[in-house]
Amino acid sequence: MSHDDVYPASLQCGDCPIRHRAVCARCEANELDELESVKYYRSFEAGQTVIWSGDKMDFVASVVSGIATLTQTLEDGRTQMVGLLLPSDFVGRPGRDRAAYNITATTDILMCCFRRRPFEEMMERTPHIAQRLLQMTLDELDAAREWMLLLGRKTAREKIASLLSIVARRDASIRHRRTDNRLTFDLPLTREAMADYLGLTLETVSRQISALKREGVIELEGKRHVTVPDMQRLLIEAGDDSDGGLIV
Amino acid sequence: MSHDDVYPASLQCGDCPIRHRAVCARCEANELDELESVKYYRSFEAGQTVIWSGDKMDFVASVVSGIATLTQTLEDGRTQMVGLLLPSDFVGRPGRDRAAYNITATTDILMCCFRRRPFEEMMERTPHIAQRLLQMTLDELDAAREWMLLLGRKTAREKIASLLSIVARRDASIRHRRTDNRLTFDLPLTREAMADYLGLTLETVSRQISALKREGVIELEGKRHVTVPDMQRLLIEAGDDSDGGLIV
DNA sequence: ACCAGGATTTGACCCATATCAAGCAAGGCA
DNA sequence: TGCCTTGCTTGATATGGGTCAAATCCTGGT
Repeated sequence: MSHDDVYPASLQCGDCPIRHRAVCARCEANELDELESVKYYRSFEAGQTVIWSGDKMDFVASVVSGIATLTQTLEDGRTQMVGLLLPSDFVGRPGRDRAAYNITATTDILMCCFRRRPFEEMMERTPHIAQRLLQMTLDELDAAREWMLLLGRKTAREKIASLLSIVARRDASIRHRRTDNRLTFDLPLTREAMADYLGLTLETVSRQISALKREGVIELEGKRHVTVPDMQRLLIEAGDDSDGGLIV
Repeated sequence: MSHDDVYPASLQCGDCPIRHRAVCARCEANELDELESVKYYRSFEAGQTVIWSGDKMDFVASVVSGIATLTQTLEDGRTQMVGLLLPSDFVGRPGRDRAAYNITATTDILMCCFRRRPFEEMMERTPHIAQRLLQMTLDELDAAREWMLLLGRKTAREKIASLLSIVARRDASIRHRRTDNRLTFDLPLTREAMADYLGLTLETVSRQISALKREGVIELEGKRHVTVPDMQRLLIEAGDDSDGGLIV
């Protein structure tokens, strides 16, 4: 198994808290040691805004724990989520000194930051960092484009089912909390955040979730805890290709 | 002026037709000479599909002339454009051997291709290629995210106005065909393609264009030739921040 | 110049989702 | 304990944009 298989979306290593994933040969490499001196941690509480679009951003960072969102807004307040930052996701733009989006913590989060200039300088000297970043960015671009299909062409019900299946899959790939093909997980987002993600209103989100529950596609315990009795069924509701996505 | 200013989105050089832009010192560098042996050209007629999503794609490429689109489709045929390839834009995914989208020529196009493996090998050895690609990919990601805001939160009228202003701006930045603040250009897309871009139906696109014309926001000559008498007005219709975008 | 077929426009109607508004449930705090 | 706040659900109604259908406009081919 290659380094990239073990660390699909992380530049972290050494004493960075993220190392719980595994120990990795490349982490010992001195290129990364060089970053130690410019590394620092920042934490934010749920609801806090990490940075506003247009503000000066003199660091790049990786999420260590918690969830944050990237959002864009129109002047009149309409807002659209354009990215979701999960643990090990990277944020920041080598070569740009302004944030392009609002970054908001939706849970308490811890971020591992590097000062931007030293990071860029190191990137110029060590090819594999740029390559790693390129892979991650390409993955994000793919995700963004899939999301565009959802925003532009899916119905409200399909949007909800898609979001649920994404969260379910993501969750399942981390903890293996699965009995046959029942999946169970907590929604990490409020109804409003889901609406911003999907380009809907929170009322529509609520109605569609109720409908899916009524029809037995999902089961709800409280407002956040979801169990999916039949993943295949959910994927069909999502309108996705019946790809092998259920084999998490 | 740096190399990157002259070649904002191109890896092309040497005898590649794109060199009309300028002559560039870096083009002589032997890293790129190395690519000569694996370079070839392909051309497609308007309407032809370059590659289908999921097909084997053993090359990366840069558009030399013409326009192509990246689209994704749902099983029932609903389709969403997720990217627009203009001259000098790059396509292909180092590290992935399957196309993720349908690529379709909307005009006759010429592409400059490199076989994927050799390209990747070269990228591993020469840092600035990966860095260049990273910058380009980050720009695409930004564009995709702006597009997500459009798809999720803008009205049909705003979507059309946004598209028109994007095309106008893009066009103006190439040829300087501007009298005071009147801009004039040809739409490179059919109504259907615009609909796929914007997540609308072609009827709605048509109606909104008619409405903008009726209200004097744009003028039409035939179906394709547009002139914008007042760019500021169009930007307001687009619902964008009244940023300095009109200074093209 | 004439014709055929595709692209575009326009109209009538309908439906999915937004909007506005009220009520409910759970947790924090006086 | 009861009040408030926050997040969620549900209902009634409005409307933007989709759907279906027909008319018109271009354009290339003969």
